[in-house]
Amino acid sequence: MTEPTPRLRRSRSASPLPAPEDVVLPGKATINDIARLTGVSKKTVSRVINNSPLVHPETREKVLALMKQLGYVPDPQARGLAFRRSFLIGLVYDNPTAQFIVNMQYGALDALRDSGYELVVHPCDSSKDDYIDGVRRFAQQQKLHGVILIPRVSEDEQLATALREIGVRYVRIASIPLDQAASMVVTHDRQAGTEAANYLESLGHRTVGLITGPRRYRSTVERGGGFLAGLDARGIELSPDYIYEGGYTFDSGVAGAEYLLAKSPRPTAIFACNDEMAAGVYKAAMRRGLSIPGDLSVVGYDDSPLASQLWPALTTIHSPIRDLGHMAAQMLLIDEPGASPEATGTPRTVTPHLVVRDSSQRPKA
Amino acid sequence: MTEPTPRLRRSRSASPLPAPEDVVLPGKATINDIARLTGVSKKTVSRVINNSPLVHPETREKVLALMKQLGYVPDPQARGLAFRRSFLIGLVYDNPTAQFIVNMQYGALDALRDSGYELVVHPCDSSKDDYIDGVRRFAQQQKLHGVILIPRVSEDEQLATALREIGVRYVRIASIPLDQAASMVVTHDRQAGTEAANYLESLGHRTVGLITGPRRYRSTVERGGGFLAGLDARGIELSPDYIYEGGYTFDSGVAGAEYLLAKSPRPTAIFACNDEMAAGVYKAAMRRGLSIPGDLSVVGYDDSPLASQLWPALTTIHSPIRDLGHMAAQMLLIDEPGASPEATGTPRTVTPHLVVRDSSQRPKA
DNA sequence: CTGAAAGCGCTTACAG
DNA sequence: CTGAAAGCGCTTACAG
Repeated sequence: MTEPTPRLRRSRSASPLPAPEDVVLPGKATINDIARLTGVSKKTVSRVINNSPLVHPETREKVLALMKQLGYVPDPQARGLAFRRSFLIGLVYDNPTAQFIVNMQYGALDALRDSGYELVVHPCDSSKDDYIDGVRRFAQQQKLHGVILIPRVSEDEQLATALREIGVRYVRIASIPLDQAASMVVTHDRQAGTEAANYLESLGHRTVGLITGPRRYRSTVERGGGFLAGLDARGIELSPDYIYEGGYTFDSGVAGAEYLLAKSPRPTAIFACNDEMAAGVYKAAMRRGLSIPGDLSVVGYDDSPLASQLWPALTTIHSPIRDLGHMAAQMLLIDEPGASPEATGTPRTVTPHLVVRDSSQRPKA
Repeated sequence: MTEPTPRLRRSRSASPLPAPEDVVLPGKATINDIARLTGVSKKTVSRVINNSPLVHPETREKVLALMKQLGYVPDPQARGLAFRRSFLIGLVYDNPTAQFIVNMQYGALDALRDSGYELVVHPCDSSKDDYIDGVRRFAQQQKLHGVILIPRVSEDEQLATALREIGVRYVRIASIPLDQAASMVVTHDRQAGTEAANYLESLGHRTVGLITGPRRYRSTVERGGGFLAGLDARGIELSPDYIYEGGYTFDSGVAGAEYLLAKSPRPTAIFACNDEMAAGVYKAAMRRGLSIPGDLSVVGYDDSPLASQLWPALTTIHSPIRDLGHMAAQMLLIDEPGASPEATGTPRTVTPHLVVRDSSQRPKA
């Protein structure tokens, strides 16, 4: 037995309790330190950690006070091992634009801040047929607490099924409800598409072109479909050859515009289903010597930074991507002790809206 | 004692060994299953997992075979708890462009693929003075295996010191060597800046403007400094009022170009220290009715997607960001048993290079 | 409302 | 080259 050191360090005797300001622990404190120094069992400390109601208020206070004083934070690995799941949220996506990914990450992190959860990113290639295996292994090995699925992987029913089978929670972000409400964040792309149509019609455009995303994307159906429905409702019929199926890429926007601008009569306005393709429309128009918005109005979709960096600044649909990420992550934390009360009541729906800038005006007479 | 079930499931008897194809384990196999079914101790299995040389080749083979057959993967949480560190790599950054972040993530993930490590993202606000605390808590609580630091947080000596103090490994990506070689990935921005200068001079430009990033960024000093040095070496002296300190943002590019284009004589070329600012130059030039490259040559830096989406396509410096991320993550894994042999020999240096597109030409006579 | 025992799936000494 | 014991920091039954 050595003499007690002047400052108490993990002393073996449980009593008497040291004056709090005398406590110095080497390295990080553990649940054992809290239990010992506070005179309760580690199970009780555990109850406090996990917000169990079965703790006497005074006990709770005492424990919380010491945890705060020592800067104690439970070890997520140890908790994870015992819980048989981790405190990690996975973000799974295929290949959206950089801005989309980053905003989604920021949104998710907004919700995760100070929650004890961290965000693990997992891009994948959904064109490979073993990509589901990859996601499954990722989720299973890391024992993820939950997964956020972004279009287009969010639209893959097989992925959702695989995740359900291994018991991993997920939230899917998509433009229509594909799953039970508790696992969906829905963005009303259709409505936004219609808003674009209404806007162009109200300006007086009668001959318009549409550049969509790939047919297999749900967002294509919604954005494009909403746009067509909007025109239709206002008595404008858009002939199929004024529709071009793009790939959500800049180059496909150029190609689409080149196709549409060669038509006769030439459209006075083009709605591109994302901003990158709209930028492509700019290029094609400029090459042809057409001025925007003088000769051609252009409306995009996303409101990425690109939209305000083009010249003229792009009229576009603002999609609150960061909010989507926030909501999705929040839903994954709902059953947590510390979950914000609003979380449950938060609407799982988001409606993008039109932002008018300088790329659109009335058509020339 | 119950009768042995037809299919062996965690049987209590260690012998005789079951025919491998008869083994069915509920849920995930553990080190105990491997040990029992293979007839060795779990310590030996552990040695195999950790690539210890102290295992008889035959034993190793036998163990590896069973692990493969059962699809056994050691639980990172349990390993982490015992190792006192996790298998997570943190990516810490302040606020670079979306494209930069995403490329960096892809690069890091390229190196982490199938390594058992995962990437946890941690954006932060380095303008707040408690941001270092945040990073420290993040690294400490998650017991990160290592951290990748991106400009501009990579340039913060206090952050590096804090990390060193708590014993967390890091790799800093920066434009000059700020630390010991093992924790640095250096991108030769200075050289690239000089290349831009040489190029413009060789085209015949004599009156040029420079839009830099914020003075406090190391990259500003390097890119801008290299550019000035390059001009100087070719006998062109750039007066200080042809230098504008921007903020790496689109708007500051607009402002910088407006400032420079109002000067007399008007510069025939502008070098902007990133693509976003170069896009701003486009806007300002177009507003003034100046054509690019007819009236003004523009050179950017980064080679982001934006560069090829502008019209005309932007001449710029290509920065291999994804490679930087790859190298940084690789360095963090170097001491791993499974680390690729090249890892150690990989050069920690990267040199960006000029990509000539359509925004630059000889000045008008 | 509280606690003692056993366990999550691994690894570190230590011993041979 | 191999293994039995103890432990990493928590939680789940179970008991009171």
